[in-house]
Amino acid sequence: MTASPQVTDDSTTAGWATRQNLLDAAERLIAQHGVAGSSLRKITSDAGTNLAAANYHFGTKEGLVKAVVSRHLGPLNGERLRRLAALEADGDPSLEELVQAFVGPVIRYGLERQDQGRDIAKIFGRAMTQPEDTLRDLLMQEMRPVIHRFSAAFGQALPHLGQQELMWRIFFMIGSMGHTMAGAHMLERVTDGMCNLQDRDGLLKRLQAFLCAGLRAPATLPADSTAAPSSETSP
Amino acid sequence: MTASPQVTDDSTTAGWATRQNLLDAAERLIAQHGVAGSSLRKITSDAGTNLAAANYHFGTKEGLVKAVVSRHLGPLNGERLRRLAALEADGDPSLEELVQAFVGPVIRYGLERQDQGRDIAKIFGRAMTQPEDTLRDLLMQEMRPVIHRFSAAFGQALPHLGQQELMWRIFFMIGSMGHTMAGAHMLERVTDGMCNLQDRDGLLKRLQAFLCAGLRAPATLPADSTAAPSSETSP
DNA sequence: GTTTCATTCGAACGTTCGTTTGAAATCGAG
DNA sequence: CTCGATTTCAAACGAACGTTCGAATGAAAC
Repeated sequence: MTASPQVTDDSTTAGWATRQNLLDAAERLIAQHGVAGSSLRKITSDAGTNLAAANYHFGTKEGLVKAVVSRHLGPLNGERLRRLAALEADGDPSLEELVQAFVGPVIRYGLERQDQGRDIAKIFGRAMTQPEDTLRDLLMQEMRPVIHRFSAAFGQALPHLGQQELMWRIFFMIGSMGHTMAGAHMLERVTDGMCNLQDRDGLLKRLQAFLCAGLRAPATLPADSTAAPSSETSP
Repeated sequence: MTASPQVTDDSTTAGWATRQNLLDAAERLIAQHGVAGSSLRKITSDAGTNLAAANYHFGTKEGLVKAVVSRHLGPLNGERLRRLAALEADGDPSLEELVQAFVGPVIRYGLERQDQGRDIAKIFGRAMTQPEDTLRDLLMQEMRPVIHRFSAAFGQALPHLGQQELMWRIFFMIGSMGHTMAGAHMLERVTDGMCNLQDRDGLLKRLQAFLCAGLRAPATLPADSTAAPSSETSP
């Protein structure tokens, strides 16, 4: 094994053109064909380089895939937490504001960077339910503290829900969000273009309305707010 | 190419033990490791046979995968449509009844057949957003008429929504449902077992409450009920 | 007993995969 | 220019993949 950079850092020196090209090509191909369907040969070919460059910069394919996810997931979750902190600094946030702070960044992420954003959003949306451990574990690990912070805020905004019910609702919310990120292009096709994705503001408004109403729904089971984690209360 | 059965039929003669074993093993492995991560060697090994048997009974790997999905998707959608027809025979169905008719079968499918049902539900939940064409196209093709039928029913139960908004809401609903099927085991892990999946009735009730409230949310945009499919109204 | 057909089996095919190697190229510093 | 470290390249490695082939097996049909 020769000496190789293997750094997780980015945007330091300027001579890392191949590294960026590799990340961009990998991101585009993974979004389109998945991790297993994107061979290193196709990735490096699209990036205008060769196999050894991928090994030199990222060690293994798994390293490349992780780098693709990490370079976007960090800033994304950073913006989420920043928005949440700003809301809480101004008093108790409303449910609409919380949903916007959690869902908004990932939708808006696909607005600013045109295709690149849509690609990474698709990768994120799929990663949660993917069978491969690489993406899923990385996503879960980086999302865990964010979900934990937001869960507390959602709990305050939804005092009528017990802990279990709150967790389920957040899970459903993430499901709608992830499915929208991963497969919205399918809706465009199914509806013969009736639902267009370019209007991200409209998409966010629609998703927000759906999620807030769903989250606000009355509790289905009377009381599980004090339920211990281990107890299985079957009413 | 030798003569091979290649039939899509099932449960005809009794000597098809290997065929069933192959389907069962493939289903379990695909649910756990995905299509790309389940090699024919591992599948046939788990099924207690060899590679050639898979080719003999299903032609190719794609044929096997399609057979795994088809043998469950048909009955599942059949029950959905049967429930919907029964509801409409008794008058205008409520939103709760419609959601139950659409979501209930796939949840209940995992209740009756213990692990097998959970496996196929996981496959279905993932197939919608999967990058591989095989599963996605097959699912879309078989789901299209079902979604079309239910969309009309949902439209009658939600007269305050325009066509676009209705489609988006149904899309969000499918997202929550699919995410629940595909990744509910993750929620169990994230919440340290607080949310258990064995209580499928509770799960269905919670999901139903969330979805109905989300679907019933006020329309976000004033009027798009008469919007033509091609017009891109950007307000 | 012989024939016949469907099914199963071991073994091999060619391809593609991720990874590794060692040399050539590039470039800033002395 | 020279030197040494960094980066790129062509070529090959072994492993795993889906697929195919011809023989062996078994049970019914004649």
